[in-house]
Amino acid sequence: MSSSEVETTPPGMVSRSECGVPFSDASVHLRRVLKAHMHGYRAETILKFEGEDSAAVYCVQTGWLAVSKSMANGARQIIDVILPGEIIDPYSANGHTSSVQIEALSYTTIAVVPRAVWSRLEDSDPELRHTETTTIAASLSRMSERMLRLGKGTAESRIAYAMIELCMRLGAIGECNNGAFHLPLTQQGLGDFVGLSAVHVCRTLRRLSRSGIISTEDHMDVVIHDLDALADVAGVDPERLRGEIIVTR
Amino acid sequence: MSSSEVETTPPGMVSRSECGVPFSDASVHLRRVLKAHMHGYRAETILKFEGEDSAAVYCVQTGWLAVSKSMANGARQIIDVILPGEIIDPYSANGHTSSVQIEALSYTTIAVVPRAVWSRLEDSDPELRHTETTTIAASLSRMSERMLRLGKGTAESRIAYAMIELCMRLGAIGECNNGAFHLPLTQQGLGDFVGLSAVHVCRTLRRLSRSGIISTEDHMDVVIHDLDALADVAGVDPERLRGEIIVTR
DNA sequence: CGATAATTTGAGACGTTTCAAAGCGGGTGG
DNA sequence: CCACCCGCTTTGAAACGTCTCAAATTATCG
Repeated sequence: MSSSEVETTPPGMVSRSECGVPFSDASVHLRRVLKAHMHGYRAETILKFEGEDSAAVYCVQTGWLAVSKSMANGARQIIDVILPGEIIDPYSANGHTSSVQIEALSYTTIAVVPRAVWSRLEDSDPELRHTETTTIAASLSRMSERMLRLGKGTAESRIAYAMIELCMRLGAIGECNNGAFHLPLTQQGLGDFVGLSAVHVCRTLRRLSRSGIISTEDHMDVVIHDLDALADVAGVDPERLRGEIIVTR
Repeated sequence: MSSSEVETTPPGMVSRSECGVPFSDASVHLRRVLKAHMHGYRAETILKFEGEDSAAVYCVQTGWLAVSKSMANGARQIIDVILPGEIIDPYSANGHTSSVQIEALSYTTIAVVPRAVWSRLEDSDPELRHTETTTIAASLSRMSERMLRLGKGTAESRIAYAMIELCMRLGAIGECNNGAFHLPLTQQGLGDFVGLSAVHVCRTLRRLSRSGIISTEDHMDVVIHDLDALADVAGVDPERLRGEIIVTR
């Protein structure tokens, strides 16, 4: 995290709130702490390796993060994707090593807050603790949905579900207009997310496209044309899903 | 959860500590609260349905729980398995509905503590909060390992990993002797856990058996004969894995 | 505009599922 | 106590979905 680290947020790059979405109503103190730990990272920067020690909480302000793991042969599975306004604290049972890799999928600005500082913040601000536990609950719910489809779903249902999940999460932060949104992922990357080869992602996307349910252009600009049909393919009830994976404030 | 609920813990059924493993050093007050909410459930009892409201924390004292989700066609995926000494609080982003089903895989005794009571306990006992967050971290780590194999692993690596994970977790509570342990799952159930059909679980188990790595008898009495070979098939480093998924106290 | 990466499509290989039937085992009722 | 039954395991054979390999096409970036 040295050479690719950028010191300051580029001028002009501003998200909807100065400190990220879930912190829009945050205390002055919290805002100040977040601002003091803000960093910018280029796409493809690896912030944390599998097995590495971890002692900081990542509060994403802008950009996408991928949480992933890899097999010995190099095959990568994206365990989760972290969007602006979300928090991730990568540690495991022993309390200090990360069992996952964390990397930037796009240019990203993140408050990297040392865990000691963070827990003091939480002690003084019960709201913040509630925000974090809710964020974790949302993450667990969407991971469960994806696990279900990894284990029992078809290629179509995996992709359909991923599109719905991302569309909903992006919608909550104003980054999805009428079912249109941008994915900073190649088809290979999307395959790593849904457990398919890049080639099969392509075929599946085209099939959904031909049936008029979604369309894609230029490096993953997605438009969902028929949410009901897509939800049907995915096997979800959109409104129930929204309650389970979207944090409202 | 009415007809199959059993009112009292059967006499003579005692785990290694009166209140479950992680609570062996718990305060008198905590022990009393847990005891007051203890219930027994027969195998196959469904404690919570997908989408149902949930307002209690489950502290497992004895027996196994499955956390699962199902597709419209009835196919079930076991998202996680909860063992004695572990805690689960099934809620999602909206704070009150469970996105998963919770069921007993064997006769189980559980303290079902209302969330209001639980959070008061946590406020008065920082140790307890730490125990819960660590439990969640461990759960996330093992879910990540399984997701990786669901997405990118072979049938052999999925089963091998599951055996290692369960062996380690059972070892931590003294329920695995020299690599020998009992799984309260049929091959169908194991298939639901690792994302394979029952038939292919059978074939894979026999292949591992024939190569002398593990053996199985009578409804899932498993013995791991060669942990290194099994870890190799699973693609894990046992000691690193232990640190990531086993909570030590 | 050339070089390089990403997408698209085809064809065949591979691993897993499904369907089917036979064996085993434990529990129940006659 | 035996016979029967039901659920679980085992095995085979064929179908299916996804992956791999390969080549053509299209975008992207310097």
